[in-house]
Amino acid sequence: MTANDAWEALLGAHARLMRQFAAEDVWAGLAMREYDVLYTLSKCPEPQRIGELSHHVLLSQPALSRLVDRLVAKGLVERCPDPADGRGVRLALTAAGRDVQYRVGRDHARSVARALRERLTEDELHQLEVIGRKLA
Amino acid sequence: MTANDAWEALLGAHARLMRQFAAEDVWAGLAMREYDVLYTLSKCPEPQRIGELSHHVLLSQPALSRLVDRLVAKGLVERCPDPADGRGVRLALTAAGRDVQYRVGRDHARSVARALRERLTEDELHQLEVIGRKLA
DNA sequence: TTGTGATGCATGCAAACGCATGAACCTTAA
DNA sequence: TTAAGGTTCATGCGTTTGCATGCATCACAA
Repeated sequence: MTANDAWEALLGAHARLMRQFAAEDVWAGLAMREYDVLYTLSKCPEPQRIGELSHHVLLSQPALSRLVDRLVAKGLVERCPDPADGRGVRLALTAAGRDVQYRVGRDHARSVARALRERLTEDELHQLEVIGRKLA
Repeated sequence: MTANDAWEALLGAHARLMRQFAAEDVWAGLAMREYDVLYTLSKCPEPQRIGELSHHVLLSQPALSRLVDRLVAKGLVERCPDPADGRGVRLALTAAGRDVQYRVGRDHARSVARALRERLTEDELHQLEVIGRKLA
């Protein structure tokens, strides 16, 4: 089954690179998942519903809720009431959060670029992006 | 940066598909990581060192050790002393373990093939496999 | 309006995780 | 042979996770 071989290769690539990136010293005391949330927030028109985040992060809703607790405790994220829905909470980066995201993101992006360009041609990078988008 | 876009696409694809696969009812009471270990064992010339497993699974060594505890408790895996190295432990599937791996693997492989073929052409499947192998 | 069910997020609790460390064993060299 | 250092796996402990559930709010129909 070529589809299954492709999936296994994707899993292997993911594991290999995640391990490598996690071992690098660029995270400023954050777990990778915590940085992931900061990154997602930085990419969105400011106030993001917590439910939207859970679509981007591979984490249960309660785990995400507590991860946000930690980011709030670190002063990187703010919980704001949603004026349009009293149940909802909207998340926004604080100034400190934006700053940390920027610095970590810059260093991490360098590692990512280096790791991928070491192993793939420019064509393959484009193919990977196209394929990834189709799957996501 | 096209390399970073490619990595983000890969991450998105991984998260999306992992979520989908985890939600399917094919795991026979196993966590996906537990199945992953059974699968790796089934693919190897019988007795596998626990240290080798940790290269394939995205998990710390202690976590893997306890995951094996659980599989042993379920009667799916055996710990055998390594005759060539008194520190080492070699792992082997039991008959029950082989059976469970086979059944779960068959169902899961079907989902994987369906999910990937729904979204990718045959050419893209081959590209993904090539790219994945280069990265892993 | 009021009641019924759905939705968004938080919390209790047991399970699983990572880090630091320990115990047993291998290796090497004096 | 034995002492020093490295390797392999297991265990202690605090942290993070998922599942089940609770609380508050929303949507809608009677």
